[in-house]
Amino acid sequence: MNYDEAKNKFISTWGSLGTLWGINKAMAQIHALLLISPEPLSMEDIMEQLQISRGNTSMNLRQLMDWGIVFKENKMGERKEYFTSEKDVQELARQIAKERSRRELQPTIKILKDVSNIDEDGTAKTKELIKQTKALHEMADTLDILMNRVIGQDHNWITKALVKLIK
Amino acid sequence: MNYDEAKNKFISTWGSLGTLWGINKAMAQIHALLLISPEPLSMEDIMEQLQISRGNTSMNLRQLMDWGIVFKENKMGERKEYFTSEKDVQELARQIAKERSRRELQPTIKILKDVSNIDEDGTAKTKELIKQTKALHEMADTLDILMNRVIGQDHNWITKALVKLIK
DNA sequence: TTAAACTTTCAAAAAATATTGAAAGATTAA
DNA sequence: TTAATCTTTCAATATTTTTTGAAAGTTTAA
Repeated sequence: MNYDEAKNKFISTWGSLGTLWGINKAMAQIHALLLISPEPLSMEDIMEQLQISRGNTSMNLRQLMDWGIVFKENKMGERKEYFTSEKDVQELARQIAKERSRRELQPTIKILKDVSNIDEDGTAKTKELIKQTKALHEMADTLDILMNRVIGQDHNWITKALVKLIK
Repeated sequence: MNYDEAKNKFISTWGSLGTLWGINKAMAQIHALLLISPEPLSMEDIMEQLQISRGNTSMNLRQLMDWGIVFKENKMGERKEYFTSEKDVQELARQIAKERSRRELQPTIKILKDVSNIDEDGTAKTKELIKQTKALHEMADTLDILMNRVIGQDHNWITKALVKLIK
């Protein structure tokens, strides 16, 4: 496998993985491209390399910046904007975990809490609803605490977490 | 909030969450319905409660069974098939983690390994590609080991894992 | 000012994904 | 065997999501 093949394979794999994380293909591919690019890229560069439109590029770059994993960079004497990705993969993972907790986990926990707090009326169906949503609530809560602890850890958290769990 | 409101809220929340996990809305809703139903449900029951077609119900039930989180059940003297969900939420989480590792994580790890093994040719772009895909490979590998350890643990793994990490 | 260089917005079009429903396929009972 | 009951399949349709591209917006230089 040569450089171009490897690059394309990586970008397209990352692109299809994205879909499974609630991130669309173009967004994930832009991210992949920036991640392996030694230099910041301009919008034109990205459009050309991925063969996508200006509008698409603009919107997805914005989203990546909202996620906190892509940054604008200005080159001296140039009007054009350049973009880079967070290059430290552990920092990347932490940022993603943080955003997912905020966007998905926490809202879900709130709803589970509300639903599990309805009045017990003695029927089997109500009992079951309360029981199951309580169990889910408890698990989601634990997971969120766990994720946030992990986010607060230092740089090599993932290896450290692994060591702890194996012991 | 009364029973019906709570039930609908839970089913629709679970349904939209599903999308973010690579599971479609109908599939996630069927699962939610079965999870809070004290009795096994027939295909007719599910179609009626969720207002979806027979074909849709049939296909999504099959997928849920492929994921190992919904089971067929036969009532004595009845021809019709009934369905139940895995009711233990921790077992549910373990099953989902196991399947996601198998379907997504492991194939990705393989590709990252291939891509990071291309020949070093001294250029900056090749260096960066190798460096970043190696880092991702290492992280994905650690995560997979971590997930599989967790899967192998007993019933109350999540709380235990949390305790370990907090210490 | 104005013009040039660049970015964002958003309605329309395209592409991808999910859903339907009727026909074909199974399974069981008689 | 046939008929009844139930499930699966899949081409057609509907819905949702993504992408485009041109117009509007912004910023800077002169």
